[in-house]
Amino acid sequence: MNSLVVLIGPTAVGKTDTSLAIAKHFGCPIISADSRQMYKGMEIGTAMPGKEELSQSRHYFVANLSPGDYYSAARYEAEVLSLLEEEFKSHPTMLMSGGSMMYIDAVCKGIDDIPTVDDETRAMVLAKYEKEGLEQLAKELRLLDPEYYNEADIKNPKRVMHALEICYMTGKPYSSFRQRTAKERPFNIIKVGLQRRREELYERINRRVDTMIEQGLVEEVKRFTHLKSHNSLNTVGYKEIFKYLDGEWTLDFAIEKIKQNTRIYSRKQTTWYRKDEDIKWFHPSETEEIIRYIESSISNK
RNA sequence: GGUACCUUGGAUGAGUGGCUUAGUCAGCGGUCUGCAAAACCGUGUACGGCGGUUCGAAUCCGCCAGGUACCU
Repeated sequence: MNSLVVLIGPTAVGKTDTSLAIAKHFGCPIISADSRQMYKGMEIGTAMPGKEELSQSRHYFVANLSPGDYYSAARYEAEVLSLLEEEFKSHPTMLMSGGSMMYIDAVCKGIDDIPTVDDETRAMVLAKYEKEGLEQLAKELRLLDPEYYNEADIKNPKRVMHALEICYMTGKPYSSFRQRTAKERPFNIIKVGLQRRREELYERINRRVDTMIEQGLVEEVKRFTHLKSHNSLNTVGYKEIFKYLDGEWTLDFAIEKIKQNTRIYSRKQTTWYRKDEDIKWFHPSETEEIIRYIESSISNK
């Protein structure tokens, strides 16, 4: 059976180098699972693999979107699945690498088949939220979908709005679409996690942010001023520089906040990893061991 | 040397006698099925020191220490 190796790890842990080593060993392309490196022009702020690295292996889902494009985990699932089907013909072992856990879970476990919300409904619900407030939306959700209302994170505007969008658009309760069962995949999944001691990771984060500034992060962000409100730019490294450009923060303060928010982000990622018991953990320096582990996992299946 | 003001949890900052000791940020923990590097949730008994007044003080009084401003 074919195998998909999934390389996971918090931001700045060193996934790129390890992914190149694995890809080289198996002679396979790399499927990036990073929700921000997908956007063109955000090379510096998202620590996208550089030209040199990109030339070593074929990379998918890197700089393939514009920051204004709509995207979602469900689309990612569908696109990766069809790509895998194609690639497995010539590469029995494939590699996916990245830190966006929702995207990774979408590929590994699947996402329920919920209709994509059209632009009109999206705009309508957003306007309603801005005009009437979260509580009013929650009230409506309680009427339209009491089941979801009872289990949902009712204080989270994004969740409430999405549920309502589905209710309005389909005329059916959001919960009726939620199967919440993991899908079977026609390939093995081998999860490899990269981790470092927290202080070590934080040092790397701090250093990486300084490097980004030296490389011209401020200039990169400036080019996106007109797209500031898009979610793709609501990202660590960009939102802080926007505050600097707006004169709200000094550059030094913005840099400190980027470091801090990146640290927070790395912790959030770690929280997600904790509940996934399928991940086998390594230090990034253990390339040999990682490859040996993957080899043995493949032959055992 | 004199006068005035200030001193609250890692940071900031309310609270001027009791009604469980605000809030924000960070830190730490968590949620996660459609923009997820997003969004949201949980978690902190601190009041400069000593003594006094009082049934009761972070809150009033005195002294001490540290700080700020002005005066000689």
